[in-house]
Amino acid sequence: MDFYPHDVEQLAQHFRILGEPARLQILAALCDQERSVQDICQRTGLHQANASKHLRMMKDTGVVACRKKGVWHYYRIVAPEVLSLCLRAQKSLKQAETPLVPDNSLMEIIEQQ
Amino acid sequence: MDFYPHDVEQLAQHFRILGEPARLQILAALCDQERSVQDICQRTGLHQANASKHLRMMKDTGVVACRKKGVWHYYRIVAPEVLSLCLRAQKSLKQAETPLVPDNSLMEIIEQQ
DNA sequence: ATAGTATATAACTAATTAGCAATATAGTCA
DNA sequence: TGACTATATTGCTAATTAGTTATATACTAT
Repeated sequence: MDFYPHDVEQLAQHFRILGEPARLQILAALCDQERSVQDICQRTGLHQANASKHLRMMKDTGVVACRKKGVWHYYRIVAPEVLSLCLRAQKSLKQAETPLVPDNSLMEIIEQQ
Repeated sequence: MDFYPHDVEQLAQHFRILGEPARLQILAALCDQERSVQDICQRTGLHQANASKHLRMMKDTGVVACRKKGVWHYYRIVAPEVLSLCLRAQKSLKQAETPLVPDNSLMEIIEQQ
C-alpha cells in the first residue's frame, strides 16, 4: 500500500469528516432520504447553527449536497461510499469486540482488494 | 442506519485515527510487516517524537500494537479493518474523480451490506 | 410593510492536537 | 562506569474546530 501526496490528503479529509460523532449522526439521518436542517436537528439533537456548520463542512468536501426549496434547504448524501465505510467499520468493530482479529491476516486483507 | 451512542463514539474515534495524513502514511508503512520507529520515520519523513506520539495514539485506540526487542520497538497493525477501509475509500475517491456518483444509489449501498 | 420562520454566518470560548525542541528513559557495548 | 543509540515524554506554539449565542439573510404569509 502506498499513497500519492494528493491522495493521502484527500483520503484524510474524508476520514476526518467521519471522525466526529455529530457528523456520523447527520449521515445516519440522511442515509435513506434528503432532509431539511430542521429535520436533521430534531433527529440528532444538534443546535441549528452547529448542524449548519457541520453540513457546510460536509458539503465543502463533497459528501453532501443541498437543494433549496423556498426557505427549506434539503441536504442529501452524494458520496454514498461514506455510508459503506461506516457500515463496514461498524461491523468490524463489533466483530473485534470479543474474538480480536489475529495479527497475521494483513496480507489477506490487502490481497482481497 | 442508526447508531447506539457508544458505537458512534467508537466509530468516530477510529475514523479520527485515519483522518490525519501522517497516520495514514504510518499505516502504509506497516501494511505488510512490523517496523521499528526508526524505520517508520525514514519511510514517512516524520520526526521521531512526532511519530512516537502518533503511534501512541494508534496503540491507545487499538489500531497498532508494539513488540519490544531490546532497544527497538516494533509496531504492527492489529486492526486490519483499517487497511481495508483505506483501500476502499481510496478506490471510491478515485472513481468519483471523473464520473461522479449518482445521487439515488444510497439504498443500494445500504442493502448490499 | 411587518411578523414569523428557516438557514447561514460571525464572534467567541474551550478543547484538541500536530509539529518541534529538549529532555528523560532504557537498552547496548566498549 | 561511560558513551551511544532508540524510544518516550514533556513543554511549548500554532492551528483547527466543536459548541454556543447573537445576528444576518432570505423566503412566506398576512
